[in-house]
Amino acid sequence: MATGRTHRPATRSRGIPEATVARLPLYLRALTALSERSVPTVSSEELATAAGVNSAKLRKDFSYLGSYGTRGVGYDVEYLVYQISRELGLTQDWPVVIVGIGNLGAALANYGGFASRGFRVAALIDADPAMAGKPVAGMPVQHTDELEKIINDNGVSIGVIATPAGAAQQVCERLVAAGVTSILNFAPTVLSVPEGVDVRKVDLSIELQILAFHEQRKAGEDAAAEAALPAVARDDAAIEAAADDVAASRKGPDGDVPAVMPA
Amino acid sequence: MATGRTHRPATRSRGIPEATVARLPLYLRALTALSERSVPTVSSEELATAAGVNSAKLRKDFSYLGSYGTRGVGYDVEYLVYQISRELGLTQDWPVVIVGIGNLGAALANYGGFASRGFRVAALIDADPAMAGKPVAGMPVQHTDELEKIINDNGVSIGVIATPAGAAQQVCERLVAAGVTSILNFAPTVLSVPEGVDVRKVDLSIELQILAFHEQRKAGEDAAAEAALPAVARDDAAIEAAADDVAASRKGPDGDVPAVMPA
DNA sequence: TGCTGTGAAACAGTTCACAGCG
DNA sequence: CGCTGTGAACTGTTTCACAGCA
Repeated sequence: MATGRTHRPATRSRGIPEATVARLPLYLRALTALSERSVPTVSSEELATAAGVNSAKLRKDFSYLGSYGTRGVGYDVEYLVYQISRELGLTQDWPVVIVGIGNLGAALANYGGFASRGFRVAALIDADPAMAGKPVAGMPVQHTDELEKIINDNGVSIGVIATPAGAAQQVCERLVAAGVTSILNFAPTVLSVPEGVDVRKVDLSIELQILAFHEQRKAGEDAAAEAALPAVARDDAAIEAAADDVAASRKGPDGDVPAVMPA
Repeated sequence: MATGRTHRPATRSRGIPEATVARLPLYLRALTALSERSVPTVSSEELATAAGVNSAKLRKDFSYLGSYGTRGVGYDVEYLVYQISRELGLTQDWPVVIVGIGNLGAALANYGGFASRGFRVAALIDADPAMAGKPVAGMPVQHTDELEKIINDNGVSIGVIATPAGAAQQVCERLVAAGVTSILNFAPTVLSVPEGVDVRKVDLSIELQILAFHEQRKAGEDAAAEAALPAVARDDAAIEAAADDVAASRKGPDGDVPAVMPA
């Protein structure tokens, strides 16, 4: 996912699978909603539906945390909220800095969900001197020169990069050098970081491309179904059967690139 | 990931694994950069480094697309760009609508990478009548009332939801009813969609929580390493050996919750 | 009885390691 | 010789199905 070690190294630490960790926030959100409606207990089935997963997966996930349910009844909402929060480290306060206060950075700064769960925006940082001092989300933007000082003074260990792609790696290095060990990267670049630093990336354009892939496939299937075209390149049966031929014939360093589309 | 079917159903279509699809955009970006620098060929090793993956994985990924490389040489950059673009469906034009033109929606509208690869913002839609007509990213915001008409007139099949959480499900339903079959959801909600509609979600708060989890763990490890505590729960050997005991002892609806950290 | 917790099976994804081609 | 392409081993994840507890 990222350049360095995104997932924990060999160590495997304590045995909560990464896939489970990625779902805990989902459960937490659903539980928080239930908690606000003062629902006392919830079954794996109900909670799973609310979180958009299936109940077996949810139960398995929870089993990694311990046995927090009651057979024949379900889970105590408040108790689970606490346990998951603790597991995720949300019972403590995480100061974060946002670097790059353009459209996106401003959007992030204004994002409410940020503050809600243990995260606190410690500073907004931008390289543009004209931005310095300007208030965004009720907070003055600070200049990049202050970066190291800010990180240190606030004990920041999580940084959010919302700069243009060109600046991201450099900002990343300064963050890491200053002591940041977790980075959320919104810039469309692969960041390279030293061992021990976690990077997660959020990339709009990648998400769209994945959707386009599936969308194209749907269109292909529809066409095949409706028009009953003969041997479209996406046709399953044809591909399966001719896999080797395709592999062989598809070769060629340039010349024989199919006109535009496999027609 | 989403409520409905995020991954394709049983069909499995043609055999490109989902994990591979998710990496194709990464390769494409790296290749595009090489292409701009007029690099003619690239080895799996080089390209893998640029994309932030390992070379075996990259070769395996490409093997699903066909045999596009030359042994002893590497891959032809232009040719691969074309093949991956085609595979992702980026050789065609994808009109998208963005619904919810707040901070985030505006950021997305202004995001350049959007337009670059086959995606075209067909319309910006917002429920606030005061927004209607206001230009954002050189484009007038249109009112939600127009949603169905816009989708239809432009043949939009991909929608981006950047509304507040409360409005997301409703917007989603209108999009789907109007013919949208792929949705990129930025609202912190689980969307439920009918069979056949793909949803991908981007959720800042979830990403931060995952980082916090790892961050917390690091802090725990540091403490363990520095203080050289005896039988830390993080010790691999101990875990492996006592896995069952741990599972058993972890029980208890409240009382014996370990103090603060696995110490 | 109704639910959780969990082994065991099935599946998906990654890594290894090397055969084979240019 | 250097690199791709890929079976085979492995690791991680999901699903199944049911034993066992409240």
